[in-house]
Amino acid sequence: MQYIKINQMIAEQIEQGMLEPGQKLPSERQLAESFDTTRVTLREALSLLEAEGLIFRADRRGWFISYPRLSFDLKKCLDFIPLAQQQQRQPKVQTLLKKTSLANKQATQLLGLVPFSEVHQIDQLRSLESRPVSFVTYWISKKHFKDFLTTEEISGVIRRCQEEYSVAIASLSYAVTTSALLGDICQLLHATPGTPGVVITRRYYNQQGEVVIAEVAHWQHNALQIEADIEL
Amino acid sequence: MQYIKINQMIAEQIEQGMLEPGQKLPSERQLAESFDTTRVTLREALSLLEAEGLIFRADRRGWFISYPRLSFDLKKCLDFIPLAQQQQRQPKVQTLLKKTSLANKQATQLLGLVPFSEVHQIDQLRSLESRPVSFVTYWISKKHFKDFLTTEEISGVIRRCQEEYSVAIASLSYAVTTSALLGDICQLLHATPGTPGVVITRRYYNQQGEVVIAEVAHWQHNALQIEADIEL
DNA sequence: GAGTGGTCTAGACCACGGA
DNA sequence: CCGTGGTCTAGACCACTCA
Repeated sequence: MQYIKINQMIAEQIEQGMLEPGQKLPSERQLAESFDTTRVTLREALSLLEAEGLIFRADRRGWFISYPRLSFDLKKCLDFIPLAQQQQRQPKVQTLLKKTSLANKQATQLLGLVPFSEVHQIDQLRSLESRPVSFVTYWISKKHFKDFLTTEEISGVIRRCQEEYSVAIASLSYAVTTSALLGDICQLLHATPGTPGVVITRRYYNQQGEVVIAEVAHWQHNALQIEADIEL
Repeated sequence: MQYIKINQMIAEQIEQGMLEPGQKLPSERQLAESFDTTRVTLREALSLLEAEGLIFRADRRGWFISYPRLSFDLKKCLDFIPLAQQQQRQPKVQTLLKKTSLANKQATQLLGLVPFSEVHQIDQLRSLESRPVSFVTYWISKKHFKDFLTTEEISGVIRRCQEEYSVAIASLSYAVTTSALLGDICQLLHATPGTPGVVITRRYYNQQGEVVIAEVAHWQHNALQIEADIEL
């Protein structure tokens, strides 16, 4: 169980604050030599640290000390930027796609649409301290939000929906599940295929109980912590 | 990217229902030969399937096709057994420890106790279809629940707290985070060190706003899906 | 262009599970 | 007791990052 020992030795160093968040670890070959083992075994120790959330990996760039997790409160209906700023983080959002088209199967199902409805789709990549942490797709009902894509949503998709269209969000429903990051999303997040991920699906209801927006977000698992206060 | 191809080939078989949940995969050596590769590469493909949640591993027993995820509703305050039964699952709960003692640091913090308070502690292992999926520790305020440990809690810890002591739970607060399964918990869950896990911390408040019970549950990540409906 | 991480090979030994 | 999964070794090649 050499890799567990190595894991613990590195973990101690991190927990005692010997290493700064965002700092790069030495190269795998160097570490392997330090611990007198092979790269394969060393990488096992690193994968363990990654699963624990203590370090993260940027594809082909190396291993880095993790930042604190972003606290994600299910009861607050905030866009990414204000959410992160409240926690003294440095967020960045990059819009990768904006289009209006016939709803695909997933959008139809999430929004509860009749066949051949049109929807707006917005894809965004979100970063914290320059690390891409989450990829999100919004599906926005065209019926409730006409001409949505003609403006830039500097202030956040959800805020715009509520302010410009005065659609009040009355309730939310969530599905949270774990996954592996793969394919395109994985690449955008600078992750290696198979990196642990968390998928948060969120539906926004208006006061008539219709789903007006749906959102599917893929997160690097160690970038967030979910919280909720529930009144019974 | 051989391991991704192998991953996809096996994933297809599973998704098309060629393989039953709970069924054991052939041995690693056999699979490696089938796909004309080495065990190391094959295991990478299997780890990917595990991260996706399609298969799980029972330590030293082999790899198995996953069961559906248990749906865990944050708004419902159910014990494990009724929760699982509602979803036509076969739950089992095994109590591993019951004791009353001075609260340790974690318990003191979770319950918001004054120093040197006494608490009841109950550790349980929960299984679905004979697979251990979750390990939970309850911290129960002795102030609110005297002599709690003298009876067996066949009907579930939370139910007993509410029924026998007529303490109404007014609200809950959750913290959900990802982790790696390690050490004792890992062993109890028949998992391999580093298997992805989910940690759900839940605090139960009475109508005076005091925390009366706290619970920390470690789950096999692919055994559950979290859901919540939130009114704003 | 040097060095890195991602991927892969072809073995090996051991402790454990299950028959 | 056999076969299995868990762990480890000592290499290799390639594509990519970064200086």
